[in-house]
Amino acid sequence: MADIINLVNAESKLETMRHSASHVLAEAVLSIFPDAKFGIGPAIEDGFYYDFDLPRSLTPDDLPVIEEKMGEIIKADLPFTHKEITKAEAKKLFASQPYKLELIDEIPDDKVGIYEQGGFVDLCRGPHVNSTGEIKAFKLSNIAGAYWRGNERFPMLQRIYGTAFTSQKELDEHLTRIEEAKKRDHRKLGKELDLFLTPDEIGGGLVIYTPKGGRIRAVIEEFWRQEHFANGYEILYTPHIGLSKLWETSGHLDFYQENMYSPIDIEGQEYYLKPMNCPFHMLAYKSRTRSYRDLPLRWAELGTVYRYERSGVLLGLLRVRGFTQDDAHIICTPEQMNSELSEVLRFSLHMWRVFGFQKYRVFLSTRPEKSIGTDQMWQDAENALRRVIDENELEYEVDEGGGVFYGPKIDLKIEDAIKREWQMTTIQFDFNLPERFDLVYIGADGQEHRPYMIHRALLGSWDRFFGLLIEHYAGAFPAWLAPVQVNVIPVADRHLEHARKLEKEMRNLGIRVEVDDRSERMNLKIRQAQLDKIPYMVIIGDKEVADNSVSVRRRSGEQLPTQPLAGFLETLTKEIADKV
RNA sequence: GCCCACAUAGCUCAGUCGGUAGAGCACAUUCUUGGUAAGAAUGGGGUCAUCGGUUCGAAUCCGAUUGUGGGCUCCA
Repeated sequence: MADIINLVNAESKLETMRHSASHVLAEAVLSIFPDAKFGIGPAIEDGFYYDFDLPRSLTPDDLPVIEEKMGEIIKADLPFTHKEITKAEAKKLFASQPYKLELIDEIPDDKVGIYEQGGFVDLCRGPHVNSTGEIKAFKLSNIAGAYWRGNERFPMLQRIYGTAFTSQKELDEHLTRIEEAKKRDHRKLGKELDLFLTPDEIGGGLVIYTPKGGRIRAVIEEFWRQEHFANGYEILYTPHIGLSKLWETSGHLDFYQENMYSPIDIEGQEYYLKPMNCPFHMLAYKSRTRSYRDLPLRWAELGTVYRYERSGVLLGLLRVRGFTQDDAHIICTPEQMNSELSEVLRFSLHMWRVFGFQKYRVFLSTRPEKSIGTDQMWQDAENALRRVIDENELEYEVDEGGGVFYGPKIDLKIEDAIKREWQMTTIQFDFNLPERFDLVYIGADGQEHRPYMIHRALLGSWDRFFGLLIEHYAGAFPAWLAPVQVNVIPVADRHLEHARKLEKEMRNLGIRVEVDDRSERMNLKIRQAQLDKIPYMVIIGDKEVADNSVSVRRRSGEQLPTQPLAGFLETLTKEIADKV
């Protein structure tokens, strides 16, 4: 127990120091730009920032200058002094600081807190460290534009990001972690391992999967299909475009148009690229009379959708304009809703485990401003989602107003190997589409009833999932996913014939195998396979040809004892089947 | 979209003060047949992102456009 409290203290102490560092940053900026206007300067997850309105744009060259100034302030060990003053006094004090005046106006109390160190006074609730000397190790990382209050109708300020730690060692470790993260960046690895391309020629946010990436995708899609069939799903295929009338019916043109591309004219009719797959599934449901005996229907699709994203938000595979959702719609009776929701959640967590992800956070998103449906419907749906989370004994956080226009949702943020979180899974209540498409089923009473619908994407989108997967494994995919599982390396050309025989044998077992048949030295081929992160290298020389054995090297560098071919194939096929 | 930075060979990058293009890897050919992370030689490959301006002369300076990166907002 004591440990936990200490940990919390340590955390808030670090936060306090970072917050103080942001004040030191502000003082340094003030000394360089006496006319600077100040926004806010909080501590954040990995450090701190401060927003400024400055007479000129900052460039990266400014950072070392500011850092040096900060160093001087810290070395001078200036005390932080705290005062409570009246609002009227504060307004006088910050008369030339429009952003601070705005903040003062919004503080409900009569008194406001100010902190002063050196020549810099800031409106601030604190707390702070006693003096600037307590800031032990800091670094400014980058400059960025940021709208005042995060709203693009307000002026854009210049934000300086930095971080601070209680020792140089911890700061260095932090910087090393950032370097490590860069090494496993999926954009870098995607290029190095030849998994996918985002060529300038096709436009931003559009992706080409090359053969190795395509192989992985095919393996995952195959697994995904098997799992879905095994869990009572059927698979649909639907077109990429549809008539404007369809999107009017679905409500997308009313509520989602800002994310949709301009229509395509075909023989005088307007068609839209699909931003979602749902309307097609609705039509499939409506194609015949449905009985309560048919429900639940679980219809899945790997559907490629196109959404307008502002150029500035595009990011490798993680944020694109054309992506393939692992989508599904579950249409059920009200009575089935709970168990279906619960089952979707279980299925989702199962899938994540298979791919090596153990940690996640659950978010419940409630009614947004722009939405359809009655308060009662939203209330009921939110309660249903809460119940399912509770039944599964999961902790969750509420994202007020974070729902989609057609219903509340549960999102899962998945934690990767280096503890970053990604929003992937979404399980959404949808009471819009059954209504709009007038979906009905015939109940046991012979009357028409309105079904409920769940809209879900387990992995989220194939593209984002793949980006995450690359970073999670740092490109070293487990054997079941690796595009090439075995690289056969003949020591000399005379061993090539035997290597070909092995290749054929492994291929017959469904193993993804390649022979490095170049007239190069074995060392080079091993190095190459190592760089390609191929799980197994099978070296074939005179000894192996003579007794049909294999010398196996793992990409970890570990060398397995020479063994009979049959034994190796058995352990390998088992490893692949076990998905470890 | 907005703020800042960047864009040179397939990849990673160098290119000083403005004087007309370089390396390594990759690729091709040849030699080499080597036992657990790089054998050697030779060769091909660039409208220096695009368009415009300044200049006797632009990869280099200026502007615009496109794309990329770091952020803001949004999101699977």
